[in-house]
Amino acid sequence: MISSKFLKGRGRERLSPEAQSLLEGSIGDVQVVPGAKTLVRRGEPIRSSMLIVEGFICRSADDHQGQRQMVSLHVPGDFVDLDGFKLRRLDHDVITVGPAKVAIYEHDAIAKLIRRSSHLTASFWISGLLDAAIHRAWIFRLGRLEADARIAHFFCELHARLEAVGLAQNASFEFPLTQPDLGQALGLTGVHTNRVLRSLRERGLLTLKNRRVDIGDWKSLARLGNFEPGYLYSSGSKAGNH
Amino acid sequence: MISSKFLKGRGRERLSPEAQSLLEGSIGDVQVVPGAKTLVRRGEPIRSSMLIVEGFICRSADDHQGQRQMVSLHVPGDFVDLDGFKLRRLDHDVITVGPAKVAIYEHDAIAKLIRRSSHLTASFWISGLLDAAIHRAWIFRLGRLEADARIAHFFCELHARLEAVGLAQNASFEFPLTQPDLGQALGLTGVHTNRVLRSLRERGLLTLKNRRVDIGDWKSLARLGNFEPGYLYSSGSKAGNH
DNA sequence: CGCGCATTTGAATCCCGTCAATATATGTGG
DNA sequence: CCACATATATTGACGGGATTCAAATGCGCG
Repeated sequence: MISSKFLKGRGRERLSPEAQSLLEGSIGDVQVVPGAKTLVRRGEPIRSSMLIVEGFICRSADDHQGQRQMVSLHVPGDFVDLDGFKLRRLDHDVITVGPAKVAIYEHDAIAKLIRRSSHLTASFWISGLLDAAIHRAWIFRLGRLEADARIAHFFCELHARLEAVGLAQNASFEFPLTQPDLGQALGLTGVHTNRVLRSLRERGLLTLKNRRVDIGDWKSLARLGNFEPGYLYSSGSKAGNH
Repeated sequence: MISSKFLKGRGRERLSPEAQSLLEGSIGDVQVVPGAKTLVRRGEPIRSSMLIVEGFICRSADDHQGQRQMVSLHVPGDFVDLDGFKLRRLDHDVITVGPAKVAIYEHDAIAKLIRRSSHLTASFWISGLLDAAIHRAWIFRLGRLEADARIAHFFCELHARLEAVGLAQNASFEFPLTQPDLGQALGLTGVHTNRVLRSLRERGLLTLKNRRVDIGDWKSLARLGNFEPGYLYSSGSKAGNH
């Protein structure tokens, strides 16, 4: 099923079979889009939202000189711009990283779903709350961690989220971002990102090569990155693991 | 009315009189709490949420050495931990800055409100989405801006939000954070925060003194901070003002 | 009045950015 | 299959913004 990954990467919530089939039945269209394509521009009115089926899509804002800051990165199973359903426009751009496949949901269709299923309404609401929790972890990363720890934390999170949707096998997963892209996510320049990646590689913690990440030492990586997965609210993670 | 500021600082949404009175009638308790008090600890199960009536409350996470990163700052009219209603626990601590007055909403009462009013359900949902939008601006600030621009952006946002709830008069407002507190919000040390504040003062942009902010040159401050208020979704702000 | 807290300032250090150059893919057309 | 163009990765040298450590000054409050 096209929509079967929804919320899988997000918390312990699971859809009931009825909700799942309602969701599946409301897909307006499935589109394949090339990489590095801006799907939605900041501020423009939108009338539909996208569920990622395959590929990575990021949201990013830019400063006055056009320098970008990535504010979130989405993977299959994520609703990218569901907030647009309520807010009517976005405060950022939506851009594909590599090629991606998305399921389009017209806002009219979402409105119908909400009227028919309070379970789906709650799921959509929760999806937004988990986005916010991930944003907060992103803030923590940028505000408190140095470059090596930022990278460590970032990949710990991404690994956890990809594993939840079956896209990570034994500490290895596809990662379509270039090093400058990664820098935009972490508040670093591409050059410095490269240097720190080398350091992590030499320390045996992590290897990034040919669009693929291999985690060499998960435990050290999590310690370095101050990573505590509680904020992902997944079924496995304990509450308040200090 | 105690709850009358809800959502005023957040976007163009307004509550209907019926929704407003439902909300007012569901207040479980009103409490006055001292400053610098931890109201909720990360991970602990919660059964109620708080609407701020007076004062500032922040949410913050800490690293392995106990160093704090503030991830959001809330003002009167904000529901601080409404996500706890859905998620049952929080991924961060909730701490008062100065003394504050809060209206407590038991989760049972919120559940009742949601069953009785789809309008309030939508408002609660939107409240979380606007939190997320503010988080994204926070990420942008930390990732792309240097210290002086971070401070500028931060105070531009805060001024806009306080003005929306009637707590800012002609570019001046109460600000109960110390300089180290401000540093925790901006990913800076207290020492450097102090130096940059001096620079902003000397440039005539902003003065912080005796727990009060005076904005000297709003336009320059907004330009320096790359501030574009679209993400606050307030009725006044135009969409996509690049 | 004096204690505690916040603010302010100095000096040395370090992490990261900038500028520049080179190397290594990756892909394309002749 | 090679020549060429483009994108990505890598490395060096230098400068600058922020941290760290330390000390001094101001200020509110009991």
